[in-house]
Amino acid sequence: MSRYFTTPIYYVNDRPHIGHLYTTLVTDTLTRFHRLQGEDVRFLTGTDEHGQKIEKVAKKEGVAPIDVADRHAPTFRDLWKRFEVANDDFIRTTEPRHRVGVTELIRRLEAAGDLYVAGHEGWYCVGCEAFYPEKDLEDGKCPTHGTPPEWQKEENVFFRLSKYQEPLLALYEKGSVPGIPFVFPETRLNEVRSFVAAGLKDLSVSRTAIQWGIPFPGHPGHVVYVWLDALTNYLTALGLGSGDESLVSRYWPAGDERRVVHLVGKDILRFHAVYWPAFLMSAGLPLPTQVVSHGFWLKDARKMSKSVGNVVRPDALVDAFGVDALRWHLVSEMSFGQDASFSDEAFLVRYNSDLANGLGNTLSRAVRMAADAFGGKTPSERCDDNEVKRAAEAAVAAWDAAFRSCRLHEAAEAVRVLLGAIDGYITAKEPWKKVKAEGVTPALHRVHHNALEGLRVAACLLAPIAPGAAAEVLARLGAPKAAEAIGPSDLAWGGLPLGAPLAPAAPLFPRADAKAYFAEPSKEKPVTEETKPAAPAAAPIPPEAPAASPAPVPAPAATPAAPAETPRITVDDFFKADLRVAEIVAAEKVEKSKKLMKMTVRIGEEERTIVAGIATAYTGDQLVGRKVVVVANLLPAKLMGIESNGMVLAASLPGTGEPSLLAVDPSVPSGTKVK
RNA sequence: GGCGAUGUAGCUCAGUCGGUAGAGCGGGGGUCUCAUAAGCCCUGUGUCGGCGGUUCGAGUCCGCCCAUCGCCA
Repeated sequence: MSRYFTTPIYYVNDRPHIGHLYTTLVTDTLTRFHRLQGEDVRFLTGTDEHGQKIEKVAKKEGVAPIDVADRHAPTFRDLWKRFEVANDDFIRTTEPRHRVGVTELIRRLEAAGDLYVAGHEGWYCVGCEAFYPEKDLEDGKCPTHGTPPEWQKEENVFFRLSKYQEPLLALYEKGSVPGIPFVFPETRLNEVRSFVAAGLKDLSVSRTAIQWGIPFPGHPGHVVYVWLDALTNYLTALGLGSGDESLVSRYWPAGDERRVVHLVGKDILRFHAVYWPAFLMSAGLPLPTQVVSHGFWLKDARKMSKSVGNVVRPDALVDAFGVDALRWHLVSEMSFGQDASFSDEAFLVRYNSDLANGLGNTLSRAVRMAADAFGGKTPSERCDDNEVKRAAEAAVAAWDAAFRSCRLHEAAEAVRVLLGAIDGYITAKEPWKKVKAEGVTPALHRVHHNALEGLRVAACLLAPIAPGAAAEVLARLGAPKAAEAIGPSDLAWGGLPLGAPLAPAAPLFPRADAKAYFAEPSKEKPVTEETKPAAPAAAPIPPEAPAASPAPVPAPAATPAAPAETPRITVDDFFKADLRVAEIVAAEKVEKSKKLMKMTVRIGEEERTIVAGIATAYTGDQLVGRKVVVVANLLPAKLMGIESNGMVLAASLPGTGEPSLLAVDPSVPSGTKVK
C-alpha cells in the first residue's frame, strides 16, 4: 500500500505561524506513523509563490517577484527542518516542473471541452484576488480586507464547474474509495455537500490583471488563476507532464493500493473538496482518497489575528522546552478536527504532567534502579507474561486504531496510558524494597525488564509524534535506534537487549517552574508576534496567577519587573485603554475561588459584571457603593465560568501582591473618563 | 435568512442497544521515598444549556426555545 500525504503549499507573503506549523506537524506525524508500519509513504509540502500580493511587494521594493519568493521560501523550509519534519519533496510553484505540470493539466481540461472564454466585470479585491458582487461589499469596501476594491473588466477563461455538480455529489456520497469518506470530519463533509447541492457556477480560471503567474496556454496576456495553479502542485511534484510519470503511477491512486490524503485547514477546504476533484474529473485523472480538514488554534480562546497581536509564534517555548515538547503538545492538546485554544499556561501544565512527571520521571526511576541493581546493565532475564506486556499490547492497538481514524490526540493518549501503567507497575512491585530485602534475584531482573521493555514500546509509539524524544529514550534504555529506523517488529514485546549497557542520565524533560517562567519579563509574551502589549486586552498573565487560570485575570498584578525594564509606550498606546469611573453596586465572592470577587458595576447608565482577584483584601460589603477606576474596553474573559467585562484597577502591594483599590473622589460621577 | 453542528465537573473531553453520570488534567488534604518537590492514597451534592413530550425509566429518542460556532446567502 502506498500513501501520499500533502500539506497545502504556503503563500510566501506570510511569515509562518502556528497554523502552518500545525498542519505540517500533523502531516509529518501521520507520515511517520505509516512509515513505521512499513508502508511506501511520500510526503509533500511547499510554497505558493505567484499572485498579486507578491507582485505588489516586488513592485514596491523595486525587485523582481521571484526575488521576493526566493527570500521567503527558505523560511518555511528552515522551519520544517528545525521541527524535524521529514518531507520527501518541497515544491515551489515557480519551479519549471510545476509550470510544465499545470500546462499539462490545462491541456487536458481544454481537451475535455471544459474551458471557454467569457467577459466579466465587477469589483475586484486585490487582497482576495477575487471579484465581489456589489451587495457583498461593506461600505463599498472588501468585507475581508476593508480596502476599496477596484472596478475591473476582464475577459476570462472559464472552467465548466457546473458540469460536475452531480459527479461531485456522488463522490461525497460514496467516497473515492468505498468506506472512506471523501472529507474528514463528517461535519465538514456536510458543509461541502450543501455548498455543492446549492448549485455550482462556472469558475473563472484565468486573470489578466496580474502578470506574476503561469501564462495561460493559448491565451496570451492571461495567467492561470491562483487555485488552478496551486492545487495542481500535488501532481506536478510527482512529475505530471514531465515525461517521467513513474511517481504519478506509484502514488496517485487508481485503485485500492494507493491512498492520497490532503491535509488542509478548514478555511481552504472548499478548494480541495470541490474545485480540485472537479479539475481532476475533467482531466480524466484519478481522485485523491480523502481531504482531511483540521481546526484552528485560538489564542487564549480568541481568534488569532495580526491586529490583536496575538498570533502565536512559539519560538520562545521551543527554545526553552524543545521541539518535541511542542510537537507533543500540539498533537495531544487539540481534539483533531476541532478548534483548540493555545496558551503558554496550558503548554506548561501539559509539559509537566505528560513529559516531566509522566515520561521523564518514569524513565528516570526505571533506568536508575535497574542500572544500580545490575551494575550499569539492562536486566539479563526477560519475561513474557505480565501486566506491562498486556498494557503495551493494548496501547499498540489503541494507538494504531487512533491514527488510522485521524484521532491523533487519542494516539497520544494511548502513549500516556501505557506510561501510566508502567509507572503503576513499578510502584506496585516496589523493586527498591525487594533489592534490599532479597538482593538481586531473577524475579528482580524480570520486574526491571518489564518496566524498561514497556518504556521501549512506549518510545516507539511516541516516535511519530516526538521523534527526537523517542530516539533519546531508546538510547537511554540501551536499545538505541533512530526514530526513522523503527519498524513494525519493534512494536512487539521483547525487543530490549539483555545485559546491554545502561546508564542514568540527566532528566529528559526537566520539570518546568511555571511561576519562574512567567515571572521573567522577557518571557511574559514569548509566543506572540507583538512584543509590546499595546492595550490591556493583550496584557500577559499576571505572574502570580495560578497556572490553571483559564484567562488573564483582570486583577491587580504584582509585577516584579522594575519600572526601568518596562518598555515605553506612546500616548496613543495608552489611550487604547478606555478608563472610566465606575460605581460598584453589588459584590459577592465567587464560591470555590479564593480570591475572585464577582461585582456588578455601573458605568454611567450601563451595568456590567466584572470579576477581579480582590477577595483576599475586600469583602462584598466593603465594596458596594465604592467608586473605582475600570478598564471599560477590555475583551471579555471567563473566570470560573463567569464572564468578566472589564478590569478594576488596583495597586499591588510589595511582597504580598495584595490589591489595594485606586481611590476616586466620591463626587466624581460614574462613567467619567479617566486619562 | 437557509443549512449543519455543538452545549456533560474549574479545564479538555468519554459516555456504546434509553436504566437517575465518568476519565485525564488542575485544585485541596494526607503519605511513602526508587525517581525530575516525582510516586501513592483521600477528596466532585455536576439543575448532563432550558422547557415540554414519549417511556415504568432519558445526558441518551421527539418537539420547541436559548447560547455558541461553522458553511452558505
